[in-house]
Amino acid sequence: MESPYLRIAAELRRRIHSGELAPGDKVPSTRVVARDFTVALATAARALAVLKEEGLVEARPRSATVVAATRSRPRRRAGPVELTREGIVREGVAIADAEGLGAVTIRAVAARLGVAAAAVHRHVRGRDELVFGMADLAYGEGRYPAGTLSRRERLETVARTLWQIYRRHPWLPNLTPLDRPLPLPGLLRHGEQLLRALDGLGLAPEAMLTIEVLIYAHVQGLAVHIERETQAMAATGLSSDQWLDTQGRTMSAFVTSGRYPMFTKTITGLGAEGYDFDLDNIFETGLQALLDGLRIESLSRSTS
Amino acid sequence: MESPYLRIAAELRRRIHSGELAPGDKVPSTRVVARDFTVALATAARALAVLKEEGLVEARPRSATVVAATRSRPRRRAGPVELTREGIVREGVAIADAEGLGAVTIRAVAARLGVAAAAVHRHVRGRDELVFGMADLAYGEGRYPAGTLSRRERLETVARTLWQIYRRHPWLPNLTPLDRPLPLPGLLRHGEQLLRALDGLGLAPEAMLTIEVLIYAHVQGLAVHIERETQAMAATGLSSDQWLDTQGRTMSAFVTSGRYPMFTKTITGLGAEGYDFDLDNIFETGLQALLDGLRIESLSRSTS
DNA sequence: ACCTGAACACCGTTCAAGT
DNA sequence: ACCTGAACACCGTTCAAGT
Repeated sequence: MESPYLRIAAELRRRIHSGELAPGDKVPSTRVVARDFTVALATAARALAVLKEEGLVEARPRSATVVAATRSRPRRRAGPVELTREGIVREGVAIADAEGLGAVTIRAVAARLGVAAAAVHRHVRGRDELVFGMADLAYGEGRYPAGTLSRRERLETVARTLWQIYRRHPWLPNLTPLDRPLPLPGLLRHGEQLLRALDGLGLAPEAMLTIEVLIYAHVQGLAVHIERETQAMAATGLSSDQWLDTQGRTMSAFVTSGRYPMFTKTITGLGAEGYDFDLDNIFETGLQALLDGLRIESLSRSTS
Repeated sequence: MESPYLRIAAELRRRIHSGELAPGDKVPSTRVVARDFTVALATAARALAVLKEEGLVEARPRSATVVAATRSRPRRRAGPVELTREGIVREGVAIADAEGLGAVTIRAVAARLGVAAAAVHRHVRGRDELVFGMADLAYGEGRYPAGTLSRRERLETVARTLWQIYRRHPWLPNLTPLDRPLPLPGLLRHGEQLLRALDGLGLAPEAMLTIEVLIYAHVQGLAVHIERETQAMAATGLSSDQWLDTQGRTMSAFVTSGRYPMFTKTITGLGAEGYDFDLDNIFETGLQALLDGLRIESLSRSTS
């Protein structure tokens, strides 16, 4: 792989350590990095995110990003801390949240914990098991209120809880095809709520599981796009030519090609500022449509 | 990675080449491989699939799998064939279809085409571009009839066409988060049909795009499970204790744990032969529900 | 008991050298 | 022009050796 963004981060890191970029100096902006290294804005943004994560640079609110004053000490805990499976999995989640699932390597986790790669293998059978544990941890995050909810409200709550988890961990919806069977304790908790909402309606178990799968699929099918959306937002400063730089170039090529008349018509029919791809809104629209369409007895639309 | 199934395949290959397993000999069954190598049935099935793909073993209908009589010659074309981008991409698709996306490495493609890895890089900028091209090729497969269809029928046709493509290429729904912008010509073709079905209803462009995304998400959100389903089916011979071996063990642990009462109740409420996870049926149920729930004007339910 | 260092077998990608 | 071979910088995983 050797991701380009890691290479860029390494180069910028070198400049900082060499003093080429002193504390307080402005770090090249996303746009400048993208131009100088001839990469997409999203890639540049990712490289800068790595440095931010490392504490080498800081975002000055209402201003540029600058080199951090004191190289904030490595986020390692003072003194040797017991190496545990839990700590390893947490570190994996932290890396994935910040840099994506691709950055989660056994070696990276080990380095951030200050141990040898082999030591990690002592607590986790392999990379797959690490990722499995990460998924379980993340799915376990949602909490459900003990209060009483209508069936419809309960179904909506489950879907929204999962959606929020995916918002926090955009890498999560992408790892369905794990090598192991998928039953995660963390995921079953959500299923419990879902099935409870469907209980007592006289539905066959098969029908209940079908509905469960359909709701999961709706959330997950949309959530896989969160990662791209996040990248796109990170890549765009405040300016509005953002869209043009990344998606826009290829898009407009399609529009002018004339081979996709309906696409062209729809795109040009949008307002001047384009389509802000509002995933939250699409999610909610689809959820309501799906639940309406399923016509489950006594599932009146909630007021939320 | 160093997948276990590749290691198993290598060991079986060694036995065949060494003569330990002679042509016509029965190859160890999925179940036997799983036991001997202490891996899941799915892993064993994958290893055997590799050998089948290589032509080293053949499935005898209504009988066991045996070592192939003559080591069928490598599927390379006779004589050197011009190395083209198209040929490279096709080979990538062939590998992904047979062994999954993880098996698609530049080196593997190069080896199967009988060239050096560096030669591949001459036609394809990197692995990402290869995968991008594979996706575009696969999405380009569906054909639409020129005939006249109702709006509803057209939407259903698009969804089903995508579903069939995912059935043929189970790796495809998993690669949303490509590093590049997602507009694939092959994918836009489907969008054209979809938008056409929504044209002339007075819908705002934003609404049309929202509906498009929701239908895509439904298909894709379910299609990511096809790969697992395929593996599960490959892993199960004819016998019925298949399910118990793979998913079942963990599942029944959950059931007996008592921590998931709704899950337990639903699972035990299923018929004796369990739930046959019929993705095609779930897909169709969800599609109808979604289209119904969207309440788009003049979208009467089709008879299909 | 737990971790390290080194090794092995893989990657993607680059580049001078060959044809 | 096109491909090769070798190299480089990364992986995951294993294992004898250390503490």
